[in-house]
Order: sequence, then structure tokens, then C-alpha cells
Amino acid sequence: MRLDNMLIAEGVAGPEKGGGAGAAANASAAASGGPGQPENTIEHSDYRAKLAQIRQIYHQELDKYEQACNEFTTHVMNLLREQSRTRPITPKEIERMVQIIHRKFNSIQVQLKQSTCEAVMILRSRFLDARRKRRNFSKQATEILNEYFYSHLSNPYPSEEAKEDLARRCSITVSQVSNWFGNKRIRYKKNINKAQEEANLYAAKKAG
DNA sequence: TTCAATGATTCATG
DNA sequence: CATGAATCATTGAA
Repeated sequence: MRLDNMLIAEGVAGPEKGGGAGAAANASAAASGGPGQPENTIEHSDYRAKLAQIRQIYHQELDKYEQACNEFTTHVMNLLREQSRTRPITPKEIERMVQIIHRKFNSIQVQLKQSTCEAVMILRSRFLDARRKRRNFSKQATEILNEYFYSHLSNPYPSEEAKEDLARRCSITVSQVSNWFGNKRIRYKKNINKAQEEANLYAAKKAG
């Protein structure tokens, strides 16, 4: 079942009791290619804490259902035993009854797995989104980038080498340099008036 | 707490 | 694939 694999892969659900056949977990770890560096440690432990919380709730609910299922089963068995005094009841009939009950509770558990799976997916996407870990660049870094931008205002498109150089000097990645220039260009164009002050500022700085 | 600035992502284009 | 545009999510100052 896909749901089980998913939950197991996230460490939410343990192996099925009774020794289910273990299916190969296909790693869907699509490396984002970009600056998705595994710069965790703190972030990651936070992630795992929340994952553990989900796991705890999951097992809690699972136990609850299992217990309820057992209770209900014995209850029904007792009823059947009473009835057996007034009419014949075959073992087949009892077995069928038990199966029906188990199927019902099983479908409830599937729902539980589904909602747990959903919660894990949401948690994952939230932690995978780098926009949530945004930090502003250092003052000097923006200084360097602005200096380049305004001294190449007629053609603010740094070559790959220039990007690498800027990245090195700013202690950021080339992707971040590209992002910065992408944002800068469009935001400069958006209101030239205000940006003009900045342009003058950097022009003066260069002259001085 | 509000809000502009800002870094990152998504989507369309060529 | 690089870019522009729109949008998202966080930061930092008012």
C-alpha cells in the first residue's frame, strides 16, 4: 500500500505487525537543484520534533481504534453466545461477523493513515520551502551587489563569471546573485524615481 | 502590530 | 536555460 510506505518512509508508522512484505521505498527526494543546501541541524531537529508529535498522535489513535475494535468484537460475541441458546449459530456465522467488524474498523484506520499522511506532507512542504528560512544579506554584501548594479546600469546582466566573482565576494551562492539581480532589475524599473536616489548615491560613491 | 523591503519560488516566454 | 513578472513568506523599522 502506498500510504503505508509513505508513513514508514517518514518514520511515522512502524512495520506492520505480522511481518508485512516490505516494499522498496522509492526515494522521491527530488533535489531542488538550486541552493537547497542541507543547512539544517536546528531546522531539522525542529522538523523531527513535529514529526514525532504526529507519530505519537497517530499511534495513540491507532491503539484507540484497535481497543475499540476488540471491545466491540467481544461484545458481539457475547450477544451471539446468548442467542445460541435460542437458535443454532454456526461457527461460520461467527467468523463472518468478526470479519465484518474488522473490515469496518480497518476502513477507519485507513482514513487515519490518510489524514496522517496529509499532515506529514504539509509539514514537509513547509520545511522544504526556502522562503520560510529567508535571511537578509549582510550590509557589505548588498553594498557590493548595488555597486555592481549601478555601475553597470546600462546593462545590469552580469556574466556567469561575474556572478561567481560577486558570489564569492558576498559569501552567497551564484543562484542568490541571480535572484538578487532578477529582483533588482524589475524593482528598479518599477519605480525609477526612488531608485534614482540610490543610483546617484552609488555614482557619487564611485567617484569619491 | 502594521507595513515596506527583501530574498526566494513559480510560471510564462523566447 | 536565462529572464521578467507575479506572488509568497519573512524581516526589520515605524
